[in-house]
Amino acid sequence: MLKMEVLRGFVVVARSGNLSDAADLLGRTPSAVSMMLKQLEDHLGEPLFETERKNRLTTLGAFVFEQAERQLGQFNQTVRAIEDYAQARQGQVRLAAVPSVAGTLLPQALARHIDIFHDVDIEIRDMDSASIIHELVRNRIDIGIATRQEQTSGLHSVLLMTDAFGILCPPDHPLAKGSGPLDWGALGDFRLIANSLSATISADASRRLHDAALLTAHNLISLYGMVRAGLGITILPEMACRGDSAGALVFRPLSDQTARREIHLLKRRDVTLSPAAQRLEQTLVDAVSLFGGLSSGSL
Amino acid sequence: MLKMEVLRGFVVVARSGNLSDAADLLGRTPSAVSMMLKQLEDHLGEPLFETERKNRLTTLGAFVFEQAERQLGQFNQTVRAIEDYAQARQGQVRLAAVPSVAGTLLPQALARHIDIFHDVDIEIRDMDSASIIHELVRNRIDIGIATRQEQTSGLHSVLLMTDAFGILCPPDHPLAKGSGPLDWGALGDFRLIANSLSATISADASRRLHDAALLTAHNLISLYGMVRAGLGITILPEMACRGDSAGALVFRPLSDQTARREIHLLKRRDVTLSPAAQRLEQTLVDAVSLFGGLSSGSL
DNA sequence: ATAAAACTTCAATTAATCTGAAATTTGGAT
DNA sequence: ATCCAAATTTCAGATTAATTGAAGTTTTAT
Repeated sequence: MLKMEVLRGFVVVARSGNLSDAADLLGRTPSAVSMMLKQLEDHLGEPLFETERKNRLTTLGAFVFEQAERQLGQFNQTVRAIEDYAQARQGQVRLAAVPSVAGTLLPQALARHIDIFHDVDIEIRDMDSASIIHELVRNRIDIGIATRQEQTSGLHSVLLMTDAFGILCPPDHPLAKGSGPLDWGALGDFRLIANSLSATISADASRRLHDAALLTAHNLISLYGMVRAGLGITILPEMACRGDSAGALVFRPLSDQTARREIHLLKRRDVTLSPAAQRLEQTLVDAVSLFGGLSSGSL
Repeated sequence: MLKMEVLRGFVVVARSGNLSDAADLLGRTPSAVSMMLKQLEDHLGEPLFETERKNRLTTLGAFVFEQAERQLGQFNQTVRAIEDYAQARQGQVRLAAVPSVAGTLLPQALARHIDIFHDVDIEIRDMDSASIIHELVRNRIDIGIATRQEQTSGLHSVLLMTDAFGILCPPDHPLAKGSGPLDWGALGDFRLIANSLSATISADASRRLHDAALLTAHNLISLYGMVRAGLGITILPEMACRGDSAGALVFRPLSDQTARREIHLLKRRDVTLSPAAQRLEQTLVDAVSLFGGLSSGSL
């Protein structure tokens, strides 16, 4: 059986033109290299060099050299690809996050990450939690950052952070005047614009407010617009309020600390992530502790 | 250092989905394969399989499998190419012969050869001896079949056959009437059309005839035409007369057996031919003994 | 012709790989 | 949940392959 190592030895000898230099390059004694060459010539049944001094190839030698050199290059390339992939220096990671995280934690976390792993392709999508879980289950993404839903079997989840709900209102709104946390009771008289995040709050007071709501927005941009236009106030996790780039709206936290959105890092339980994805996962978990102190409560 | 054998082992295990079957395929015990796999996983620092049972790959495993499988295919291809070349089952041979041989011995010799070595490309050219030597020296051809010239240093030559000169005349010519060998004296009165082959005859009688010749043809086709048109007779080796496809001309041998053209097989002295060329060389040498009896004298 | 350099050969050593038995783990069946 | 059979791993010894260093041979250059 023709072995790669033998071809490598032959190529080095053919390149250096003599045995002893080649032996140095290979880290072997000339006698070892000589025997390895003999083994190859015996296998092929013909000499590879014209003379005993290894400086001129036969026609067969030239052919083998050409073939072996190309093969070696490809092999080295493959080995490098495998090792780079294993060391997370190369690869692809498909990541999906809910919009609020995609716009806040993610940019900060990735800023440091991409400097270190500049050859790793990271695909980022933002979508709602249900879609993220849907995509994860179908193995279309590697890592999801979302609120855990009911149907989370088969997924592994780690709580990244919790985010307190509060109300968002226009600056000229009565609630914008005061400061400090608000009770549910303080909201009773104002029109509420419901949204898919606020709809998940289980507190009775919230349920009643939602039943009375006349408008529901499923998209943050339109939600901001409606609040800004004075159509009503809305209830959102604090992080989701940062997306209001106009910055004109006022946020006031709710005193009910049970009203918190949990944000989890999700991945399939049965699939080991690629090394590159594992590193990114670690980066994300690490980023939470740096980010957590700012405005969202960590658990 | 990542070795080809290890990748091959991994690929077989990944394909068969369990260790023991893979071990059978590899002709090893399961324990040997297990250790080899462990070595690979240790080298990469990450597991390649999801479970201990080797039936599900990790993301890294899938990547390595893809890379290794492709690499293995290429390696096997390279090995086959090298071995085929060494066993003369593949390759190219560039062959040049003087026209008379190219049209007579060569077709017969190659008929048998190409059936055996059907994957070997053989390029055949016909040219005069001087050009053949010129091309050989420049390493543009591998094997030449030609008359040895003065400047033959650096070439290795083997006498293939000798070819007796004779005269070629039209059927209505006086010399066409008789039969049996002719003396130089019998040619004295007739017009001679000289040619590059006859010009090499060293006999004094021939020299005198050539000095008196009014026409010289350097190409067999035109030579035949001129003889056929009654412009004169010519002197040619017998084999060169077979090219007269019209068949109307008459050949009579010369009694001077020193007037023989020597046809050699020529190759560079300092270059070992490719295995495919070596086989063809042998075929040509062998073919001479079969061919020799017909009309040319063997030495 | 001679000496130095380069390569080969050979036997002993070293390293790598393999084996077979025993222990452990796994996945399924009860 | 517990057990069983099959699969895999581990370990120490055995086998095989590769390497070395010394001595011998060939080649090249002086």
